[in-house]
Amino acid sequence: MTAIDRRIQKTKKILSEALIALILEKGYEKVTIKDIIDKANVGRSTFYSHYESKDQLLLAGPQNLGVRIFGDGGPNPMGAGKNQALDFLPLFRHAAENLALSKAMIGRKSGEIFNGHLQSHLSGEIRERFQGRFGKSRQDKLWLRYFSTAAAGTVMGFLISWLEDDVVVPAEEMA
Amino acid sequence: MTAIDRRIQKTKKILSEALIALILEKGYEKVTIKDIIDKANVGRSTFYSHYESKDQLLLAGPQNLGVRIFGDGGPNPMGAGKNQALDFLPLFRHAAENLALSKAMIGRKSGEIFNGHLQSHLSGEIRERFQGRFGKSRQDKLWLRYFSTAAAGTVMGFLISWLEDDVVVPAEEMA
DNA sequence: ATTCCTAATGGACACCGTGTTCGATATGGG
DNA sequence: CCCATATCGAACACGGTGTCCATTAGGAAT
Repeated sequence: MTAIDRRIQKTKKILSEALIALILEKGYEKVTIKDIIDKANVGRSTFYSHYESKDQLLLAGPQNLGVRIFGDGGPNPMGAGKNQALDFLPLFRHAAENLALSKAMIGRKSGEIFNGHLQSHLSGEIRERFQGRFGKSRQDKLWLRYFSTAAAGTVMGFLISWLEDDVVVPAEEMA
Repeated sequence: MTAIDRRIQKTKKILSEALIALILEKGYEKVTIKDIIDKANVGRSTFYSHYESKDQLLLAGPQNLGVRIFGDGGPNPMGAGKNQALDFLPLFRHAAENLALSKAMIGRKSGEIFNGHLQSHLSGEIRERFQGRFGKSRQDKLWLRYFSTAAAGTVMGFLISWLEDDVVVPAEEMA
């Protein structure tokens, strides 16, 4: 039952950490692969033997970056169980706790990669919760899609402008 | 009185057109400066003597691309006058009319440059209309900001998912 | 402990896109 | 017509990406 080679685990971990550190330094956009492998003290070819790109490293999961920031698989990704009203408190709370990283990742200036990822994740999450309220017809399914991605857009909008300064209590934000 | 040199007008125009054509071919992201100048049949240095980058060409205005798609300065950027209820019909209608271009420009796969531009434009527009409904206090101004960017996010969300397929009548969409 | 397997190394390389420079050439404006 | 300047085009430096390969280091299995 040979577990996964420790060398692999080690370098993957160190690469992730290097990426996080670099994101905090200069923002995701400006991080280059050379930066990553330099900071991680890892050979170039080593990087490419694990990941194909910067983005893949970012979104590689689970347990990796993107996911680690706003839990995809945590016990409750965002509040309550399915088919419940949505509770975004955890999301905002989590963002507040990792303010620096969040600000570096989300918003206009940084890459759309993560924005897109978060958005589609939110959208899916929302769609799931609201399935019950829409019918089964082709039309209804369409509207469900529209509704969920629009709602995700709303949340993203709040999140972004809320991160740009950092003031009001997250609890209120959700109202 | 000396009008602007016709040579300049000519090359700027041809560059814009080349960019549009290329966006339709491969999407904004993948368009390279070489592509542009090749299609426009223009020297490399000529390009750089007018614009610093692809983005600048895209957003250069008024009269240029980004603006031309969803009018910034048109007679009514989106419905009615100030302090009126928002009417997004023109936006969706316009998007429908230039379906191909819109799809190439907006959404996850294409660059955030234009998305960001549209979003902040929408946000500003919305903020303007709703100023009256918020107080003057620091708090209220903050909420106005949150609200407007979230609302813009909503519209963007609708627009994006609506563009991905292309079915329902835009008029309904706005309800 | 020895052997086998595979990860990691690191340097060289080709490739591509960007942005700059400069002398030669054309083209429009006065 | 003449001058100013826009255009050309080719060369260049720069930086990031992704690949390759021979060599070395380090786990895993027996």
